[in-house]
Amino acid sequence: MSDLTLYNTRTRQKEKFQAIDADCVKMYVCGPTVYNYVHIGNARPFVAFDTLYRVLKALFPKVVYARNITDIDDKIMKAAAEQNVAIDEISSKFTEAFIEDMSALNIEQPDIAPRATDTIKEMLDMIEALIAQGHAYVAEGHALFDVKSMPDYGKLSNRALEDMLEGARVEVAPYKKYAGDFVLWKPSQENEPGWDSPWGRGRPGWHLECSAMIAKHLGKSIDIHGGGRDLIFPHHENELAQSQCAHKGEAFVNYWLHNGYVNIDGEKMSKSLGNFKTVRALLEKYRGETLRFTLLSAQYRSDMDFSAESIAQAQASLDSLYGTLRKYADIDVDANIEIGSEPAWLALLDDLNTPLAISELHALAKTLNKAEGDNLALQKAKSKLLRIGSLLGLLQADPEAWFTEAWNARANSEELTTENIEALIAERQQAKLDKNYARADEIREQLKAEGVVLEDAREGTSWKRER
RNA sequence: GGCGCGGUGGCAGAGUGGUCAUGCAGCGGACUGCAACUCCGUGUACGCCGGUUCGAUUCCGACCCGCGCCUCCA
Repeated sequence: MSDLTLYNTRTRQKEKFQAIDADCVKMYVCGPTVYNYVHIGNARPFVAFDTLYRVLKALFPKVVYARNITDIDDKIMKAAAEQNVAIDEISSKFTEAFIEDMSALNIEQPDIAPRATDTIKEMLDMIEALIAQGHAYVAEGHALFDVKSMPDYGKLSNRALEDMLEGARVEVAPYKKYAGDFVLWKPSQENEPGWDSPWGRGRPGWHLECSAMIAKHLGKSIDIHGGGRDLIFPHHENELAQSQCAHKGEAFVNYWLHNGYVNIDGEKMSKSLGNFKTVRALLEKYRGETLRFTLLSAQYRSDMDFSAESIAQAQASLDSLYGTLRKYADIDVDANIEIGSEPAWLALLDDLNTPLAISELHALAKTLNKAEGDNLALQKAKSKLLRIGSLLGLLQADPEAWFTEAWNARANSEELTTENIEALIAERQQAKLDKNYARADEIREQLKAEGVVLEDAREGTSWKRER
């Protein structure tokens, strides 16, 4: 089996992946802050790293994947205040929605999904350790990380401290010893959520929870840490600083992985542009698997454009692949098929080259379509197609259902039930036998107008819904 | 100002020092009662200018253009 290669932000190059412990690989990905529905840009890292999780599980006997839920944060507090509801109400509502959205995108549950509010004690312990070792200080109810106490600070994001401060857009709080210092703990007002601490009642700073959760659930050193590119600085830089300093310099993360942005119709998603696309809204119009395919159609590190056009292309590709699987529905599958030398597998091992892997899915489908009669070849190609598909989180649905199930609200709301469609198809079949082609064509046209396309074959007529 | 990313055919998107990406769309053909599916064929694509080279989209240098981060962010 070949080697997995990953682009490491820390070293700014592709590296061969070597696990700290080949018996148990540890991976952490920054999860959502649950104050709103996740948008398609949030979903990209979850899809990309879910794919990596699947590949890792194919390579190693055990993989522990943790993805947190940030359920205490000023954005949640703001949303709660605006809607005049309890903070828990916001965080539990959107946590639930998040889990549903992830499931719709065929994203597997991580092994651990820790919540920030369950990790407060570990955070406090970490702050105490940092203070004890001279890496943090207390000022006006805040605990702050002293970035000048860490010589390597800025190395992950490749920045010099002074350069960062020059472009700073935020005013420096007066209690900071140095402008670059960041908050570990901040005081809460009476009406704000808070926990008691040696420095007064307060709540954690943004970066601390990830450090504490990793230490608690995965250990001091982990193999892989992933997230969006925008997290490199300050979030991951600060996480790294906290963890490494709290653990006396022990290496924190070996491979830092970051995905590129999702743009909408060529523009960055932003609320002011009004082009914010939540997964939830997209799911009303498109299937989760189609959205997942769209996200995987570009390599995870590059920026990508998300548009009606790119979704339509994904849909067309999936229809083509499922069409092949439908055609060969009765061919047996060997679940243990060897794929070690398959181009698609090698593509995935090369820093998750999903677009290349997808092109190989098409090649396998073509092999299937051309292998007519050769049962062994059919079985092998289909098994490989499904196996590679499963690594990508694609093609695992029932092919017949893919085409016929009324998967969106529009199809559901119509009279066009599967029974009605099939009754019309039966009527058309009889019309054809009677050589009443006028009636047969009329039925075809009528169904087409309703978004149902018929495909005649020697074995009978199959059909699909187009919307 | 600092750091970084990218410009590939109509669109999306891989890749490579010299014969092929792939998908969608288009065109021609086979198949089909019609159609769809599928198959076969089909495109002077690599931002611009130099350099290295027998040969550059690929390596080197300059330039142009677009984008991101610099303490809210996937």
